[in-house]
Amino acid sequence: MKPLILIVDDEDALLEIVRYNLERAGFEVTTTHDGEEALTAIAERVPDLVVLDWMLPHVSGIEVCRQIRRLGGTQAIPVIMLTARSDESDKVRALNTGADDYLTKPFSPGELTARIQAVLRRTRPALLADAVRSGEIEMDLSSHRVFRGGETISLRPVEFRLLRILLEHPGRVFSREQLLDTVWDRDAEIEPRTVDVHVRRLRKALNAGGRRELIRTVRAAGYAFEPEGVDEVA
Amino acid sequence: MKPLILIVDDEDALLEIVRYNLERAGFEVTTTHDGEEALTAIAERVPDLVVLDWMLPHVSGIEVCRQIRRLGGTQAIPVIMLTARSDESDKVRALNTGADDYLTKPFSPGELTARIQAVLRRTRPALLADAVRSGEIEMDLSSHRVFRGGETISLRPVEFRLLRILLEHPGRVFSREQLLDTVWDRDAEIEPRTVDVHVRRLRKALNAGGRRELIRTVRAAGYAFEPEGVDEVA
DNA sequence: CCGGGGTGTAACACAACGGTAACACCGCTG
DNA sequence: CAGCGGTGTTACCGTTGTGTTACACCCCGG
Repeated sequence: MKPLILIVDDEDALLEIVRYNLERAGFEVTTTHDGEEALTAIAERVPDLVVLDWMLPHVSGIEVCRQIRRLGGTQAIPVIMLTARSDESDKVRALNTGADDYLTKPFSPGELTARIQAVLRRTRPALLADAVRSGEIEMDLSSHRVFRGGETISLRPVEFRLLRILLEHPGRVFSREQLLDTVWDRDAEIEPRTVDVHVRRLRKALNAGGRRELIRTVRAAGYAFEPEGVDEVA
Repeated sequence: MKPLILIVDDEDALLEIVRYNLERAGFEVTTTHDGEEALTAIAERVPDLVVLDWMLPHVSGIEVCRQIRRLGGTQAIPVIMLTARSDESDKVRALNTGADDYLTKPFSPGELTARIQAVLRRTRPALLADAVRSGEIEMDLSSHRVFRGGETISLRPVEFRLLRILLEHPGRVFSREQLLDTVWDRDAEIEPRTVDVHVRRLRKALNAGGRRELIRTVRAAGYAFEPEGVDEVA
């Protein structure tokens, strides 16, 4: 389950850039344009972290932050504030209000991602301890590293995502279409046979040095990850 | 224990097509024509997933989605939205409202089925617990494996589908024509005798090692699966 | 006990499917 | 702008699966 981040800002452009980057970094993202919407959104589904613009229409960021701290069940939500200027007094006020961190505009999307991860690591380490493991394969999602029995395996981005899907459901057979849907962008129109090619590349990387095959081909059905290795001989 | 799907759309034609396909895919289906009916239906019996048209009379799809998310006991129901155009902003809004996936009209029934399964797999894996069992035979549909008394049986695609049909209705006799209709593509023109050949191949695989026959031949009628084995002597 | 529809079986041709390598392209970076 | 790594597509090939057919066999009724 991806951590859910709520971004509150009145600039659509900023929202979209940030959304794009956070989703790429493995977060789920909701956005609202002002403080009221934000509180409604929080009431509907409590996010794991809130990014709040300081200057908001109707209700100020600070006020929203206070509300969050006051409501039941939401006091513990980490908040990161976005301020327009690097004024020291703003920083102090932000942190006094209960914000966990702050960032001055303009900032790079990567910077925000980094701060979010830092805050979450401090407050909810479990959320980021993103590792998938099955059999002798271990994937560390945050550092994007893959190990087979301790040894590092280097994978390209597509192979990484592909392995992740397979690994998350050991034994389950995925059709090429399912894989295209989950590993690739929806509405990306890719040839089903392309999946084969990536499976091959993934296998090549995983089995380097003549190790046991871990990906089972199911004729006319698809591919599956087998933690214990694929039966070779009949 | 079929998963219950609620479809909300004002077009009867669409409802019927979708219903037909979903029922064939093993779902139970309820339909309503507008948002109010939908909420009533949900109150009466909570479905496992809702498919919502974006444009509905009286209450919009988005609003229905919000209501669902607000009510007690229904927040977790996955929702798939149907939108008329492939407008990016609609997609964003749909997902923001709490939809789990979306589909742009027109779509093929198979596409919807696939998305429903994908969403359920993600949110309620247990619902799709794909296993068919009868007597000493067990088929795990998700991993595409077949066991007889614990031992793995390897089957080819056609044999797999054939066994599945027989297994799902133990004791029932299927004519060659029925089997051709269900196991093969609808408009595939196959010789009825071909069924015999596949039954033989299936038997051979199932009975490897001199085990009891499980498929009964009914003269002038067809074949049936017998969980307890076929009586050899009269 | 003979005959005929119905089924079991093996053999064969070919169609389908997946593995693989080669290539073109694209976006980056130096 | 050349080089490079990553990605998607395609074509080829071997393997495996599938449909058809021919023939043997069996059961059952005349």
